Amino acid sequence: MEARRIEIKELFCENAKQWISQDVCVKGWVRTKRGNKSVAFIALNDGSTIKNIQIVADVANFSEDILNQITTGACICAVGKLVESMGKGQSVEIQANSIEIYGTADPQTYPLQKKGHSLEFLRGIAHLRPRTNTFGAVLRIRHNMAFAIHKYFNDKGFFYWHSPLITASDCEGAGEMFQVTTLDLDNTPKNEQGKTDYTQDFFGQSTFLTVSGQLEGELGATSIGKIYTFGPTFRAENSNTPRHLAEFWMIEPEMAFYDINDNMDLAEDFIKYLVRYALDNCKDDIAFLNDMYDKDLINRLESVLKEDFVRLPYKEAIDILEKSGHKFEVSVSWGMDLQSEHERYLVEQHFKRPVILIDWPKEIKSFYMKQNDDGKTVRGMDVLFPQIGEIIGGSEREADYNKLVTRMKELNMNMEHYQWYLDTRRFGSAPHSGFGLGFERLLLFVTGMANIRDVIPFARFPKNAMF
RNA sequence: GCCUCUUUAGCUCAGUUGGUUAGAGCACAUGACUGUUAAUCAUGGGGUCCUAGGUUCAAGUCCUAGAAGGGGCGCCA
Repeated sequence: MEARRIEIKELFCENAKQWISQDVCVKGWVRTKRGNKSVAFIALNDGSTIKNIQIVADVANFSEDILNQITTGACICAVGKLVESMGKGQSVEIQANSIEIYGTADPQTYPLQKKGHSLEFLRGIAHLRPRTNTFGAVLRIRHNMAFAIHKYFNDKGFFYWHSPLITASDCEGAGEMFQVTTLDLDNTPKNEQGKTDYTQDFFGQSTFLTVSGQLEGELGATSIGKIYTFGPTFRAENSNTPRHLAEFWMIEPEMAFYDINDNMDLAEDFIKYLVRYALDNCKDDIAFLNDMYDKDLINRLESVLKEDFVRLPYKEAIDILEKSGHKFEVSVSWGMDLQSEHERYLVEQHFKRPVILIDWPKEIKSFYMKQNDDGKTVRGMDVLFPQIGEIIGGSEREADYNKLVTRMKELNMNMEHYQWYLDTRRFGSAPHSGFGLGFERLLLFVTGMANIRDVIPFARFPKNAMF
């Protein structure tokens, strides 16, 4: 009898009762097999949920050959009657009539075992780690967060805006970029100065992978009102930390007619929406991560929803740190950029909730941030989260053409490269704001994972581009 | 890029002051068990002690260099 294939998550839904006593078909990968001479229990997972369906096989009904091939990691198709379980630990199970082996997994060489593995070990077999409970959970949450981001912005009337990935401009002076070229690196064409002649390169000039879609995003905001980007971003910095990747995904909303306060309201509402969405839609996966890695995860997620983020001018942050009596490695003074230890003190010790720092000294922030009337500070904002530090960086943008140009000249920027950007201020300039949210940093917070390399399927970082 | 720690069985790790044949748990194989829940119990196989030098009668252990990995810091999202 032919039975319709059912994804395992369907078997754990309320309406699964309709299939009780009927034949069902499930397909997936074996997590464990255990049992005795007469009966075998197979825990099967198909990735649709973190839960396994238990398949019960009477040994007498199956050849020894088939049963021997059912090992951890093997891919099988099982058909049988869905019944209420006689054992504890699961509500339903499948009494197998037939089992087909799709692919065996030699237990002597298959790297994953039914026991737990260290995250460091799994990073070395990144092509197989999605088959583990942990990475299944993380990657399902990752999908749900990506979907929720699009849903949030769409529901609020934002347009999804595609900034280019290949760019000719060093967008913000934001550090090292990956060069994109089709020239033969062993034999590049030379110009009269003896340097590489990029007019002969694919685009007729030197090009790079983007470090931010913001500048192009501002073109969207000043034309169709509210936009967001959500795409890969590349930084060739030699960063070796659990919070940095060379290729990561960033969300950058940009809104006409939003001032810095509107910007902060949006950032706070946005993050809370995403955390709420995860708690509502990823219950099983978050519960697993809470149990296995971080017993405080669910508490921490729920507490972020309850409390207003602190909004604090940079100057007041400096005052708090100076008066704290806390001994810092780097002592605090006005004008300095805050170190991780300072951010952590404010968020984890002093306020014990997320903090948005605003009104930063202009010298340590980007050229495009709106200048305050004091002539010293700009309307930048950093959203700081417990454990992961800066999760969002943003600002109200400088809309005044002359102020912007003056600042760019102070910084010796090549004005030719930015003519298209400056046109936003030359023609119909509008007050506007925006920010960038690191997608993987959001995932660190939502999953409780400690290393950013564990919240992306294929991590890119210095000296590592395998898989 | 800087600082620091680690590297011993498939995985996680122990290995004393340098001293006979390098151990454990799990995994794997075989056997036992009529319903298991990371099943249990018994037996068994399994090692280039990261690599290259060096010190020593003798090195997993001490020294030097290198590689890989972790953590902290910087750059930032």
